[in-house]
Amino acid sequence: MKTEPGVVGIDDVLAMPNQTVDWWGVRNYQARNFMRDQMKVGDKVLFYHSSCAEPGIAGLAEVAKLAYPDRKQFDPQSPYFDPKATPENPRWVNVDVRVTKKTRLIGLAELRAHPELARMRVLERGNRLSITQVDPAEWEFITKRLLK
DNA sequence: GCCAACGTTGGC
DNA sequence: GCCAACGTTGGC
Repeated sequence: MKTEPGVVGIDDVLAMPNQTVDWWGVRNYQARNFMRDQMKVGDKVLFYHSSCAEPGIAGLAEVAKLAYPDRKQFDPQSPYFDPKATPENPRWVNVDVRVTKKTRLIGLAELRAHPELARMRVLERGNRLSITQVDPAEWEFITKRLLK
């Protein structure tokens, strides 16, 4: 799951109660659907920093709460406000994410250097999806090989 | 339903 | 700031 560290980075989440953040601000239907339809409490998450000096994996996390309406869609002051969304008929949802471990920064160049990770959606050319699936084998490689 | 125009993402 | 890639919008 991508986040901009200038907005909400891993250190910010670690400072939050229970090291948990609501993943507000997703405004892409495919990414929303991942949260709404597929993500379950306990699912493992790679916490990824994007749009910053050092893009890459910054930590490990897990889903802490099933998808529910994104609070920002109802806030007229927010850039994420959606005038077509109502509490009765919300358009955007998010899960809660709990950071379980801050890791060393595994940068993009390092991720791309491993053939085992070549098929990761997040590394594909032109990928803009902020939430993408990770294969169990990719998770194992990253957590057992790169982080040892 | 098509598709051109436009907007956004995100690495560099 | 550039720009490739691709999602969204809206006229028809």
